Amino acid sequence: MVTISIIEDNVFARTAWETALNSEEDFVVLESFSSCEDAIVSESIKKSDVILLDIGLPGISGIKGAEILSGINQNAQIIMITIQDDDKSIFGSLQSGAMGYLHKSVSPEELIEAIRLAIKGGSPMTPQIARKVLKSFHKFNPSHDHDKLTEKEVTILNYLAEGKSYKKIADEIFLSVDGVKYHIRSIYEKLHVHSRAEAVNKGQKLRILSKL
Amino acid sequence: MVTISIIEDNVFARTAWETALNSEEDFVVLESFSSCEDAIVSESIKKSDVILLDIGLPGISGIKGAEILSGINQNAQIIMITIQDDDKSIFGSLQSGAMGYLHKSVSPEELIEAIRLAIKGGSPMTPQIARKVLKSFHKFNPSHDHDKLTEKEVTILNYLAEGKSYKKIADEIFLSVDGVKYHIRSIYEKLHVHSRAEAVNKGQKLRILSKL
DNA sequence: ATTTACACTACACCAATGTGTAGTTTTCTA
DNA sequence: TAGAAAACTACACATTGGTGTAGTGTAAAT
Repeated sequence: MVTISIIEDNVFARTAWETALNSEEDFVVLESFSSCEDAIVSESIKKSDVILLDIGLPGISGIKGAEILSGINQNAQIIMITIQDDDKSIFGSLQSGAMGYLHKSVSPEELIEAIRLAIKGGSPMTPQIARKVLKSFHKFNPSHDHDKLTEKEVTILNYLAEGKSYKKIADEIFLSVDGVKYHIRSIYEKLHVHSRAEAVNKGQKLRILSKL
Repeated sequence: MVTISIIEDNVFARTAWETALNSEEDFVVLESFSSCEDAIVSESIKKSDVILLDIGLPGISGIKGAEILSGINQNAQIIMITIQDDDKSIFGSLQSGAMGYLHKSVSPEELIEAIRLAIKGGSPMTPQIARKVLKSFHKFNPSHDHDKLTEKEVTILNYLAEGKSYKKIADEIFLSVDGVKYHIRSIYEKLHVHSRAEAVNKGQKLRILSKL
């Protein structure tokens, strides 16, 4: 049995989903809420395998809600169902623990399919969302070749991210302290920054720093 | 007409895909390669809408290959088809510009479906890959409450990422320089670091820093 | 009412950083 | 093989950064 909770302020959408899902033999909608505030204090959340969550809610937003709910029930599959498709909504939701992201125009069949996918360990997303997510991973293809860091610069940048001093880095890569300084100068130049903190920040944004 | 290139060192897989795809009326496989080296110098790559790419290739790996190929043809949809499912392969590929990631066990029908999805602006992925990708977005739910940064600390951490000095930050948030120092001390303590660079690094890893 | 914790200000001090300038060696290229 | 670019080494110096220590006011907890 797949237990489900729904949080959606629009009555029509809420009841429509509820009936659609309850008509599945192995699905049961435990409870429906019109706000996160109501849901948070309910026992149903703790017993839910799946939580369907709208973003545009009065009071606590769906994004904040996802964060709280995923704290209450770590095992729940949170699926956002929303009309928002802006980056902030999408990535905010995903950061907050959502395991799926669907547009409100989904058909009942698609919704059911999505829930089955989620409990099997998948992540239901519309193709457009999936594309946005993937794109967010792409390395910025350095348009100017001269702004591309060399291999040595990349390794040094990684040491910077670890907070190592000139001396420590010098020892690690068998260079003089000033040799290290030399490379860091060009890193700064290429990234257009003037400090370690900035360099690390840009390095992450440009996906130069390895993300183990 | 959807033009396709294939790069795969295994002859059987290569020819199997080729025939399967060519049997589709609106698909045409321009050329098949057994290595990235061969593909890079070919004209077919520039004319391809879709490039199917293996990771475990001799010589230039599929990951490095994806990076080069996406530089040659920005408009091509690069889809990895591979047996590797480790994080390094997956995220390396995605960083290098892949738009999809499939397991080698895909059926011809699924492959065709995936290609159609890709050219429509979607991102074909197996559910397990999608889940991994989504999980990589999740905020680390700070296990210890006392390690959670306050609102003010978060804003200051963001200033640190921008490389601002104590003085600049102090001016921005109407505090004394030592007041700023006070907060930075607790940031360091909570993140267990001893410098700006490290703090920024951890802030990114823990997804505390806003990623606009 | 007293304690405790927190947010802040303040001062001091040394190590580390960022940058200018300059000389040397290695590597690539024409 | 000459000449240029890149990779280093070296020195100097003002600024900033990290940290120890200490004191003040305010709000919450006991």
